Amino acid sequence: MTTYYNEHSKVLVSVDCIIFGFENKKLKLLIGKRNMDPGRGTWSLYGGFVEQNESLNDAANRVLYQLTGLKDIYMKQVGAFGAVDRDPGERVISIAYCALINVKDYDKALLETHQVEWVNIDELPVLYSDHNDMVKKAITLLRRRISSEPLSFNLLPEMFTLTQLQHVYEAILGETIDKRNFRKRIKTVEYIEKTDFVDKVTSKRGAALYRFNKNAYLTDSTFKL
Amino acid sequence: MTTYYNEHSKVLVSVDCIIFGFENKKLKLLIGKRNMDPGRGTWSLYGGFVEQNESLNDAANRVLYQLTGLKDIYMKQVGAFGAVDRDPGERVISIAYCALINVKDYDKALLETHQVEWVNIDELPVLYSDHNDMVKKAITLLRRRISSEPLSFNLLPEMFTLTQLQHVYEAILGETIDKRNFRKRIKTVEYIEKTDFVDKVTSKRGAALYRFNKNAYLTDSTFKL
DNA sequence: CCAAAAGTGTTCCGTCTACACCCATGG
DNA sequence: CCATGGGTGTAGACGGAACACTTTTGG
Repeated sequence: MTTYYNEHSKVLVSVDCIIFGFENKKLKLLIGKRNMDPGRGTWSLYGGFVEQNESLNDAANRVLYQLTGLKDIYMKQVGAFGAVDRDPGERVISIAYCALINVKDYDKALLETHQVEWVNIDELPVLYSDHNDMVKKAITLLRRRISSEPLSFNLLPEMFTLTQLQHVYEAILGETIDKRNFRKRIKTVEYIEKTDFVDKVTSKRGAALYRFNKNAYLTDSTFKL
Repeated sequence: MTTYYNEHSKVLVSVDCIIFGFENKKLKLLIGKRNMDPGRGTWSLYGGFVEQNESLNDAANRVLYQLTGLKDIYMKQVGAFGAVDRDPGERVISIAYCALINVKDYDKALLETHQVEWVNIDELPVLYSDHNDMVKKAITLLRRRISSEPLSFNLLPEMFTLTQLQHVYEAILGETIDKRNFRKRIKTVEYIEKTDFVDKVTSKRGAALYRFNKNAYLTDSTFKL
């Protein structure tokens, strides 16, 4: 087992956050231009170093909080990236994390403060270092998970219309879905509850608002969509 | 973006290998008793530290090679484990890797040399640190991937009988499979080729030996089982 | 009154599942 | 000759995919 401790080189470890949002039928990513060297001015994920007294998950949540002011966000590890020369400055191993947030919860003023923007995932620029790989892997994971885990609700407000929900699926899967089939499936899912509220913003007729009942899901957590 | 370099604490990074093998209808794991402190004597995965000049993948392959003498082995990252106190000695972040090897390729003498053993995955002891979590995650990934990637062949010799292949699936999925349905599906997969060889070891009648045609798979890599 | 989005069922087809018996051979 | 593992087909259930029209209402 492991040769131990003494004389093994330590390295910098960072976390990078792949922050997905959804707006206007599009899946978006929150990225910014680096304001430091190396790579100043290139598009990049938002990240930070892992400190001695915090776990990887804590570090990811901290970084996300710094950027968004949000806590208790859906977040999953995407993987560790550790090519020797991945960072042009110094050896840095980075753990990528994927977060799903509701764009409406995001304080627009912070876009200015942190110099970040929402960019459509199908219009992503070249990103710093291996960040494009991180994003690619995150999207792959997202696609795989969306049909076995109730992820989509994290990208929407607490109440949403079925059309919005469908748009989330379409954006993540990158394909259109038949409306009737989609709604038929939704009806079989007990913990997607119809509320008495009606959304009149996007349609003249008005669309029923639904809600994800987390408790119902937790007691019978067989997800399938 | 990332506050940079100066004055960020570096940490030890290790890789731990979850080495699966298959024998006697059982999925097995190669584990050993730690021969160093802390945790001397407790069961543990085989691991090692990541050095300055090697990538994570390189480190994982090196550690695997040290233990097994095998190269070009199927290997996937399972994830990064980074609880602050996960290692009782010092702060160590560890990246878990999962490898699939054919037990027959493994030199039995190395079991002695490295003090490791094959243990059935359903009879695993308590492992050092968070290694049980790593194994659990690896098995979950394995189960998910086995039906969308041709993993199973890595656990078998180059030629194998359909019964052996079925046993691999049963061991990984943890459930029995109907023989006729299984063979029916296999027949639809072009790159699982019947050879002219016959295995007379496990049955008196003799069983046809099959082979995974990697090239055929690579040209038409739509896997589904 | 019309444009725009909401809402709603049926049929067909392919896939998965359940299920039982004969074959070949070494000992 | 018999115990052991190898090998084979069919029918019914189920789930996914294709597909078009009516409703409501704000402007």
